[in-house]
Amino acid sequence: MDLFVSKYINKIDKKGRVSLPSSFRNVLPKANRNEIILYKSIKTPSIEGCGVGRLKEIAKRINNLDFFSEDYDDFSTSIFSEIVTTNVDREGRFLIPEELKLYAGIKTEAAFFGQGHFFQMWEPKQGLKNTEDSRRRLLKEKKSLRMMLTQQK
Amino acid sequence: MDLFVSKYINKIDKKGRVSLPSSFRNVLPKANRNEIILYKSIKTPSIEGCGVGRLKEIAKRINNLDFFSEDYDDFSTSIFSEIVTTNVDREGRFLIPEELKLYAGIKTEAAFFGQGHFFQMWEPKQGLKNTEDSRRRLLKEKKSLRMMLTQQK
DNA sequence: CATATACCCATTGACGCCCATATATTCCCA
DNA sequence: TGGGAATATATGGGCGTCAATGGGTATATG
Repeated sequence: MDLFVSKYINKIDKKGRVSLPSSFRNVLPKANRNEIILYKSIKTPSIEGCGVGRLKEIAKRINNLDFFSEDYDDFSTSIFSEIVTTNVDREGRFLIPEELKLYAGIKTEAAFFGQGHFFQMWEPKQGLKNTEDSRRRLLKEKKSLRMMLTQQK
Repeated sequence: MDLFVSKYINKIDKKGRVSLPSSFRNVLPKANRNEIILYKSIKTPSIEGCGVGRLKEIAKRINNLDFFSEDYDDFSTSIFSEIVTTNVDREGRFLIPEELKLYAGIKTEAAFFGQGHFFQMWEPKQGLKNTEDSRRRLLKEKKSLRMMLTQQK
């Protein structure tokens, strides 16, 4: 499986370390399995993460913008300067930068939510509530959810 | 990771030295890891920097502008004639030329902002404000920033 | 000779590596 | 198929190394 799926709640130890769920580690390319990138989610008070390969994709896209436009600077600044890279140690743990922890309200535990090609980290209570809210919103539009799930390609 | 990412705020000591963030040093080619180039940003009161290899890329970008346009001359002059090369010492520190420091209003601290293939140095307060402004402009077009981050290849 | 700059050494705190353990999971065999 | 061994995962903690910073001194360069 090369997708981030399922959810996990892991503890943050005294040193600030937290285990990246084992199944998430296996999604990272074997070459860069000890490095992940993190950034603030745009829409929610959560942290998003993924492997470095994805960052290179993003870099390529930004590089294709007009170098002298304002958009270029805005994207470049908002993305590259807000992204942090973090090393995963031999036991599969990493440090969450203080600023990101504050942004997500994470203190002693972090909830990991698989999102396919990336994952999110939430303060557990807020994260679970967000899941419920998401589901509730989807069910209100049952028809479109049905289509989404049953449609053949 | 071969991109300049994340942001750091480092001190400038009595001798005018400042540490190039360790992760930035690692982006420089091993061959010329002790040399960087700096120039005034065209659009903002900041200093831009990168490894020497990047110069060719900049030249290409400028070359793609209409040769007879006023922009061509302006960019060409503003960038090439203003470029300075600086040596990084064994501890990873370098001197910011006085003229560039003045241009960016940098005094006792410098904020480093990763921009992918290059980086920017700002007076910390101004730099952080710039980041906020950038992000605010982009959030007005939430869709485009989201696409940039989540789109699959 | 005077000023600027590079090299060397030192200090501090943060982080990565190593070792250890408890629990959970898988695997294997009788 | 049940039980136990082997393995993996999440977690805890000691300690060495490295990054950021400070300062002395040699050296270059005009």
